[in-house]
Amino acid sequence: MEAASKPRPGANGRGRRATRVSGDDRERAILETAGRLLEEKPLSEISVDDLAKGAGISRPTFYFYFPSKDAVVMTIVERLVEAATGSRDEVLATLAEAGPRAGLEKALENLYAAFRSRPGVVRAGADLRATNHREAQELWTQVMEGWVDDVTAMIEFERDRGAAPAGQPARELAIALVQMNERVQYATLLGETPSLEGDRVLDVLIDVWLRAIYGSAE
Amino acid sequence: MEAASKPRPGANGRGRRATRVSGDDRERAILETAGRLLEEKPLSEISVDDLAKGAGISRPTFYFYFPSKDAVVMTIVERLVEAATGSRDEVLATLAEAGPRAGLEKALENLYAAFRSRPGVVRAGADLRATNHREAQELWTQVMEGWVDDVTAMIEFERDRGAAPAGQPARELAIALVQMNERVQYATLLGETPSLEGDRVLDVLIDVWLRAIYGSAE
DNA sequence: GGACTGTATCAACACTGTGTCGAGAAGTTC
DNA sequence: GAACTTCTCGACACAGTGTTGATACAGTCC
Repeated sequence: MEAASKPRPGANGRGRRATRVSGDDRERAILETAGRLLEEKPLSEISVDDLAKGAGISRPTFYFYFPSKDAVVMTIVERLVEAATGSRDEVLATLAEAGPRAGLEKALENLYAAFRSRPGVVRAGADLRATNHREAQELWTQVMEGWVDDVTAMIEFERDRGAAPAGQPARELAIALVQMNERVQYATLLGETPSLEGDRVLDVLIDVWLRAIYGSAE
Repeated sequence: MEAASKPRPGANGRGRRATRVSGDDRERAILETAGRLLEEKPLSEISVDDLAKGAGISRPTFYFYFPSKDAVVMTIVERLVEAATGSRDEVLATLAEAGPRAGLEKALENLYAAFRSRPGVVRAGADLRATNHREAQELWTQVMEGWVDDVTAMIEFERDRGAAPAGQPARELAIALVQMNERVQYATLLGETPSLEGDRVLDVLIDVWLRAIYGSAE
């Protein structure tokens, strides 16, 4: 965060090739190296030296660009989360237009697609959040809160217009459903055992959502 | 595991107080220290030295009893999991006798109760599983598989006798529901945001389970 | 009661990884 | 070409892990 904003060479419009690579390039190289390594091995097995070497610099020089290994990972995770969250408005529109099943399908598919391409980054994010790291926890809290708010609103809307029956408080139901999605998709993404097959996740989750929201118990 | 079984002084029935504390006592002291510290701070902030000091021994002596910090934690986690899983038969009986709602209530309450008393240990277990650690992953896989099997059988039984409608394959539904429980209860236990209040977890989860199993979509 | 054996203990070491400091090189600005 | 900013890294200090080898102590066996 503030890590990434320290070196700001601004518009360095050099026409001749520089003997020395620019700071921006170095920063990018570090991020790319981290991204690549994360798909190969867990965060705990990647050292600052690995990142520095991968970016063609020495370890102390690494610290010129980022305050720590975690800061690099946070930058990557933040960008991925941003990309994944970006399409929210679009989804809400679909939900309103095309009805619950199609809307949910689109929402979950969007999310899953965003994370599917970078399982290593997802795992690293989870590691960070588990191990302490306030920033990571806050980031994920915000993301989860956002989704919970959306789902809560959706459930209340459906209940108000009589499409869904009453039941547990909307927000509580929303929390359970959103957390289910997180866990189930994470397990599938990382190939845990047991976990759902990649091509079954959406069907199963959507079914539970619809039954939980629109079905009535017993 | 093999760590805990190395020092086996057997029956050391001394009548006079020993100038030196016995190996068993040391081992217990290490486990107790770890258990205590885990409720104070995350695993990552506990060093082998902390455990050794807590047990009144030097760091090298620690390695006489356990091969690593993780081995200590694994021992503690295993015992907790064992205690939590122990009551399964009893639960299955309740389920058969008292019907789905009461059976589920009992099952989830049992689980939650077992883990509720040691949030630090639960967190440490999750940390271990996240960070690598094959043993921890295998342990949790076994536990999850056990629950998934039980729930799968239960769903199939209910469908066969006509109490529950057809739907997604029983095992896949079971996976989603079991993983939802894991996530939701973990979040509550550790006081994440967002998460359900401790006294609301069971109500909400049971509702989703019943609707997912007995309700029909749309 | 002395040699023998297994259990237990720890100072000292080797190693891996983190993060900092200070000296200086390389490019930019005036 | 002096001053300034950006960038680089060798050398250091530190924290933690895990190992080695010497040693102590407690119970035998004879």
